[in-house]
Amino acid sequence: MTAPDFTSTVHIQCGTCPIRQRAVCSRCDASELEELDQIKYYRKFDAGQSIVWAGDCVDFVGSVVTGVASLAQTMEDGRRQMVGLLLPSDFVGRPGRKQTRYDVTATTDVLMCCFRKAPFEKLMATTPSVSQRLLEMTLDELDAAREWMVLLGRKTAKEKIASLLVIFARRSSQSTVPAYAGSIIIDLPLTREAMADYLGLTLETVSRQMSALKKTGVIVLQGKRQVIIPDFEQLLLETGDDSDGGMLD
Amino acid sequence: MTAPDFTSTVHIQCGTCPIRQRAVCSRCDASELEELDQIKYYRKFDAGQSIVWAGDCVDFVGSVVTGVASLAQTMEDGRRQMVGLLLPSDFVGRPGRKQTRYDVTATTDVLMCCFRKAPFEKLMATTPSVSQRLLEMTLDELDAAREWMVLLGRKTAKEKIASLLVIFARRSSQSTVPAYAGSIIIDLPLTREAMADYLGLTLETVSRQMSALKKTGVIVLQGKRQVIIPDFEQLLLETGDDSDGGMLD
DNA sequence: CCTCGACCTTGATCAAGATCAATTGGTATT
DNA sequence: AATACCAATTGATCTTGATCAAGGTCGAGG
Repeated sequence: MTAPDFTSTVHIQCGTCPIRQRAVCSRCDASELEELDQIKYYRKFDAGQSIVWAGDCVDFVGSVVTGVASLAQTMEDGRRQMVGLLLPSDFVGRPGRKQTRYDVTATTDVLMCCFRKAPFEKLMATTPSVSQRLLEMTLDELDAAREWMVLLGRKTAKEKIASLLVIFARRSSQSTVPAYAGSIIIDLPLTREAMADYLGLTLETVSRQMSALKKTGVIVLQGKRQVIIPDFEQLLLETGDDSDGGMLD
Repeated sequence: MTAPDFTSTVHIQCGTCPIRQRAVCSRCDASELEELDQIKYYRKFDAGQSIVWAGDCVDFVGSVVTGVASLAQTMEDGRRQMVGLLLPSDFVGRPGRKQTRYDVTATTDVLMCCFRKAPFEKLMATTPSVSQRLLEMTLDELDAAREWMVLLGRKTAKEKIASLLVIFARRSSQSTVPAYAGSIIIDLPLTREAMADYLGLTLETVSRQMSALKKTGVIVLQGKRQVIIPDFEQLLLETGDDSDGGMLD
């Protein structure tokens, strides 16, 4: 495990950036990108490393470029709940607030594109393409949070697991295979414990339900982290959601 | 129960509007208010009445002026989870989306200040004071949703009830009594069933835990809906949250 | 006054998931 | 090769809250 990499030599040209199409900057024109470029820098985090702790004063905001990070809150007696899953292009930090409310942790190796906070806030005030995009992304996150509330409040353990697998299957089939062509293979970026934190379960229950899904043939495990989904429709049935998947706009 | 009141004669001058300081319009100047005034109208809903159903196409967005409404999602087998509680000044609807994802229901009599959607969206694009305020409100809602996720995923039934009472106590002491001066009295705007929908419990469990809190003297019930909190600190202890209450900025 | 219906409370029982504990399998360390 | 370590699995038992069921309270309307 290496120390935090503050002085990274990584530098990505916005034009070739893998999250160019979906991040806060997706609506920026060339001159706006140049402004952003002046206040941006990259940081790498190793899997398991903390990015910020709840209560920290943070002087940057930014986007996840590669890897997976998680937002979590810990109660004083140690109970832990993940409240956000940050995938590439997701935004980290809240403009207009000094301290973070949540622990942000790298669950895999993470590369972040950071913006110094004060200049970013100034830029936001004068650049509608940034603030509008951020509003849109925040509304999407709110929708995701609400879907997650249904999961936490009303779904059974098995439904929770199935729902989580569907989320990863959707995300990975988006970026790799042209969706649902036969079986889907996903690499779980989370430990059983992190899955439990996400789903409001214990890691033992996660493990048992994974085994149960394996026994009924809904999933096939290759090692601990690689999951094969032979029939996506069958997995969908296990989520408890209604069939259409709620495609809205 | 009366029919939906589309042709309400209610009209409030923005200058005297009770939610003027906190709603989407809170940063508008006189001329912006005038623009809003041209596209605004009022609608009343009776307690229990549906405002919109999930999947509906809605041609307005707006603010709750008085009363309490709830956002909820229903699973196909009838399990129901509330995903948002809309109090005066809260915003309803999502700009840029045709259909609603959630059922919006008036839990008490509600007065809404509605804006026709298309003109509102156009106005947003040209009026930073509106879109910035909406971003801020959405970020606040996201924080609230995340706190709620901790509640749903990790809190015990008793902690859930206590947390809900604290939320209402905070909101009502904000608008009435100068906070924590001895005992606090709150009128619950929710039935036991609605509380259960909010908390991811059954109504029986809600009732039992209310009785338990009554028996230990943490709360006193006057009728079914009026709750007296003799010692707010003691109620806070029952929530499972850490003591400081997480005052951030 | 009585009845009806909505809302709430309480009791008995059951099941899902938590907890506690032991074991396995894989990988890094020496 | 032996050891230690970590994540994951599996088993046994316990607890919390769900479920099923019965009754109570209160206000509105005949």
